[in-house]
Amino acid sequence: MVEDVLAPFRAAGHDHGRCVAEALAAAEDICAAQNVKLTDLRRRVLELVWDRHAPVRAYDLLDQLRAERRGAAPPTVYRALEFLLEAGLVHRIESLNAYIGCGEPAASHGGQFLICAECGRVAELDDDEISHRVAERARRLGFTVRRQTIEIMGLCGQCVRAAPAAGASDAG
Amino acid sequence: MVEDVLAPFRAAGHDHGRCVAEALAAAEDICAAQNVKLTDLRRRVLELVWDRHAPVRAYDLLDQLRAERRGAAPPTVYRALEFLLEAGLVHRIESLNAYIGCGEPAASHGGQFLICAECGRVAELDDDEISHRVAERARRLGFTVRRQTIEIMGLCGQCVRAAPAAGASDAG
DNA sequence: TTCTAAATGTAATGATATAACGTTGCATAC
DNA sequence: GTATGCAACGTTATATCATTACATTTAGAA
Repeated sequence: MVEDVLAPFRAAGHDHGRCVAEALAAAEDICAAQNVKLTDLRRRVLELVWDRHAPVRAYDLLDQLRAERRGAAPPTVYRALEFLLEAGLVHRIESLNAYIGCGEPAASHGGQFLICAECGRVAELDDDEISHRVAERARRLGFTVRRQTIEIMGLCGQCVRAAPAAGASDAG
Repeated sequence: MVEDVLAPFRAAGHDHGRCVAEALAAAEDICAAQNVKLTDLRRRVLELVWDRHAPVRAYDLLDQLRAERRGAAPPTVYRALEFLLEAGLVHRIESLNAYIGCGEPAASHGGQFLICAECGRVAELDDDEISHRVAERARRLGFTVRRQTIEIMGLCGQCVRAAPAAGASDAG
């Protein structure tokens, strides 16, 4: 059975406006619960991050902000991103120097990401078995885990089928 | 029983000169086997990477190269690093924008890294159970894995003991 | 020797991120 | 209401990381 975590890889067909609206509404709740302020600027940056539904670079956000507010500069966007990261509302994809909305902002953090090298879309997993296995392995070595960065680069199902020779070795 | 993968976290006590020499000798063999050229420059960059036995930044390498050859510039070091990455002799630590010598250059690639936030040292795991679990999870979602980036930030045993309140919540 | 391709030199620039300090605006005490 | 303090944001500059583009050198084959 296909799991709903595939949703990011079906992004083309979904009701994206609603998906963004839901993310923003959830963000309001989470910030209220954490007693931190989701200002207009921060909300707008979060919205821009979700608009793409794919990893977005800080300077892309900056270009969009500049079009709508005078004086937007790198700190404008980096400060907003820092806040959103702290609040667990976005993730940073280290291997892309890019940012993406968190699909499970209420849940456990430091998720795992499947990144399609072809279409650029990302699926966020939250596989406890993987994180527990990593944590257990670390613990046995006396290592205290603070943050797990797990980023898997490859091809999503759609892109594999579109270009079967490029990266897959299996029949189908 | 403590496993030898802890070696990186015991770096202060080991025979580092020998460890570097072994890494260089292994690199010679691997390049010969792959029929690629480990030039003086590439060998020297690999040696500089190993000298620190911790993640090293490209511009640190560049500073060291500039001290010993005229005309060293960013492409000098990035080209050497690209070659070494291709040959599987170094890894890039995405979350640090830094590079580290590969502890298992002959073996399977895309290892997992435990990075101590305090002392900066890194242990390279090659836990097949983790990578297989990740691969299996991806496969079930129709995703074809090309490269796994798994970087765990935290505190090594030594640093936890040195500063018990800073990051650990357990008694001891 | 001549040719070729790979490796390296060289200058410039692009891309990502932070430092440092000033200004604004809001909440609270008085 | 107005002083105070602090968080958010504005603004300028700069640090850090990486690539493009083209010239020159070098190693090895023809």
